[in-house]
Amino acid sequence: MCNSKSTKEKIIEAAYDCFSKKGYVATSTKEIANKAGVSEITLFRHFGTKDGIFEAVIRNYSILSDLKKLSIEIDKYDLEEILIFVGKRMYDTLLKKKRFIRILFFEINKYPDTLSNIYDKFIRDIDKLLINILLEKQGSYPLKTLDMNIVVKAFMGMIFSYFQTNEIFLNRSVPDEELNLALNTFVKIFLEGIRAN
Amino acid sequence: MCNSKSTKEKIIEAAYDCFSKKGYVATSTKEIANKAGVSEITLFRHFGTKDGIFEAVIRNYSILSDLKKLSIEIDKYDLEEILIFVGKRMYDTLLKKKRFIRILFFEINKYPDTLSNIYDKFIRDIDKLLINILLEKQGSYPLKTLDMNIVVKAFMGMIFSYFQTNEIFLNRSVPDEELNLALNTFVKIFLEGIRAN
DNA sequence: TATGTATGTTAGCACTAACTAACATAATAA
DNA sequence: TTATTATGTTAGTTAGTGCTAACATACATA
Repeated sequence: MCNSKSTKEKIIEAAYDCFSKKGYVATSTKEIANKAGVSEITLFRHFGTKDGIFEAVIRNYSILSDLKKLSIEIDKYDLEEILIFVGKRMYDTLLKKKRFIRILFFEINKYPDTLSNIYDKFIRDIDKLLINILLEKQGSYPLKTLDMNIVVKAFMGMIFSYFQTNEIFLNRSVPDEELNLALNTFVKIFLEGIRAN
Repeated sequence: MCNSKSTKEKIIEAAYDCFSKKGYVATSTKEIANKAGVSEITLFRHFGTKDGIFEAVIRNYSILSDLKKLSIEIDKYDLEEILIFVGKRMYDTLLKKKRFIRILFFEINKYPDTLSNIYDKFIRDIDKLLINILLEKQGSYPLKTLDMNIVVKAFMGMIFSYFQTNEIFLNRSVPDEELNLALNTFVKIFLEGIRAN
C-alpha cells in the first residue's frame, strides 16, 4: 500500500531541510528534487508551484508546541520544580523545531500574516500555560501584584533568548550541564523576583 | 565638493533598505540601483560585485551599540533607576538598528562567521556593561551567589525577546507607556531575583 | 583649452530559475 | 488483459540576474 515514505512526504522533507538552511529564494526546485530523490517535474505535479511546496512545508511543520500533552501533576511538585521542568521542556521543543524556527525568521517578510500568526499562537499557548501554573500555585506561593502577561514574558524571554543566541546565532549546542545551570539560575531569579514579600 | 550624499552612500543606503526587507538573494542589483537613483552599472563600478555591496552594507551598519558613550554616573542613582535607564537605552538601540538586526537574522547562514562575530561582540559588550554595574553596586545592593554571566543573560533576554516578539515578528511598535510598564516589571523581577536574602 | 573623473545609455552575454510539453515506462486496479 | 496512475526523460520556453563592453556626456581641474 505505502512503502515507508510517500513521494509527497519525501519532497516536503527535502524542501523543509533546504528552506531552513538557505532560505526560500536561495533554494532551487532542482535542489529540492535531487535531495528528495525524485525528478524535478514530480514536484510540480504534486504541488503546482514552488510556492505550493513552501505552503505544504509550513502546513506540515508549523505545530510548534505539543504543550497540550504536557500535563503536569501540579499538586505533587513545588513551583520551582515545575518551572524547571517546563523550562527544560520548552528548550527541548525549540531544539526539535529549530529548523522551522529558522524558516520563521527567514521568511517572516514573505508570509507575514501566516507566520506571525503561528508565532503568536505559539507564544499565547505558553503564556496561558505559565499563567495557569502561577495562579494555581498562588496559595502556597503568593505573588507580587504584577501584570501577569508581562511576568510570563519575562520568564520565557530568558529561555528563548538563551536558546536563540546559542543555537541560532552562534550555532552552538549547549551541553546539558550548562543548560541545566542556566535554567536553574533563570528559575531562581524569576521565582524570587515575583514572590510577594 | 560634495553635495548632501555621495553616490556610494546612496547605494549603500538603498541596498541596506532592500536587504533588510527582502533579504540578499531576493534583492536584485537593478532594484538597488533604482532605489538609489543611479544607473545599475554604477553599482558595479563602485563595488565590483553584488557581494561587494553587501559587505559594504555590513561594514557601514554593523556597529550595533554605542554603549561606550553610555556613561552613567553610577553613584548618583540607585540600581533600579540605572537598570531601567540601561534597559530603555538598549531597547532604543535595538529599534534604531532594527533593519540591521533583520539582516543579521536573514543572512546568518550566508556569512556565519562575520555575522555571528558581530552578534557575539554586541552581546559581550552588554554583558560587560551590566556586570560592571552590578559589581559596582554590590556594596549597597548585595547579590546572591550566582553565575554573573547567566544573570546578565537573564536580564537581557527579557528585553531582547520582548523587542523581537513585538518589533520583528508581530511588526508592532510598542507604545511608550506599555514599554515602560514592561521594562519596570522586568527590572523589578530581576532585582528582587538577584538580591541576597 | 585639454584632460581626467564620475556618471549615464544601450546592448548584450552567459547563466539559472521556474515551469511546461510530449512521450515513455513500470506498477496497480478493474 | 486492459486501463489508470505515478513516475521518469528529454527538451525547451520565458523571464530574469549578475555583470561587461563600448560609447557618450557633463563637470571640474590642470
